[in-house]
Amino acid sequence: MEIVRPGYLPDPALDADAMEAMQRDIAADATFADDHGLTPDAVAIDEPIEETDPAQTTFDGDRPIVVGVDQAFREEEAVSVAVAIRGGRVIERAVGHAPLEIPYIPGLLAFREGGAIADALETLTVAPDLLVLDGSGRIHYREAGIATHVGVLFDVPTVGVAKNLLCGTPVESVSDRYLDAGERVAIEADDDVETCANGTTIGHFYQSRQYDTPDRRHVNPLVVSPGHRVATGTATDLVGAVCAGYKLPEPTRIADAAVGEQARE
DNA sequence: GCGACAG
DNA sequence: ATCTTGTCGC
Repeated sequence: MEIVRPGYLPDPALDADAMEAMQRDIAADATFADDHGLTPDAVAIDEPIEETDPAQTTFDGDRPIVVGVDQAFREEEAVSVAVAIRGGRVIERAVGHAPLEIPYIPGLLAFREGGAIADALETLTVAPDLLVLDGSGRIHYREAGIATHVGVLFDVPTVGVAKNLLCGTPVESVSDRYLDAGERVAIEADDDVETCANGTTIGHFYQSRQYDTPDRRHVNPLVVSPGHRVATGTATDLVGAVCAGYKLPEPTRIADAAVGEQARE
């Protein structure tokens, strides 16, 4: 796929102020409303995907292409793998690389990993209808997490799926209550989110999977937020549709496994 | 100064 | 994210 806004290529050489300034611009260009033709039913993945390698499919040509992206790290480079899925099957896999130039800094993740992601996505030949990124989208200090950054860079619908909350406040404490599979709890902007009014819903805790027994053990919910061209509620609906029994969405699960192998080679 | 902090 | 085998619990 092709980069639509080259000016937003995440350059690790920028100083922190320039990075933050770029994020404000990105947030201003981002659309946190539905601008796509997707429905949960259309993207639904009912069974866990087992084949990590691309397979040829004559069917499903009419179904949306959902791409999962994940990174792994080696000594001095980040490796990114983008896995394209259509109709519950892997149809293409692309790899990207970029030297690791800056450390991980909360809020500036895209400038550490974005180069490798862009490299992988530029190699992808199919046109994705939705990208699922590891990390936050709108749940970010400047509403420009990695999912939003990549979405605006390529002008493609994206959602962010994180395992931990970066910022924002859930409307209900999730740490003490047991959430059933399928439940969600809205996350609102607070003082840490500098670019929008407090109380704005910027994402959800989403319980993609849960243990049957309401015992002492529970699965931690995912943190879902819109990246670009997707509304908050829709982002969670779509993520729910691409989960197939595991905690993580199938696209990220497969990308996770694929990048793991790719990184140690 | 202290605490918080995606991957 | 990453260093890493077995192990506790459903």
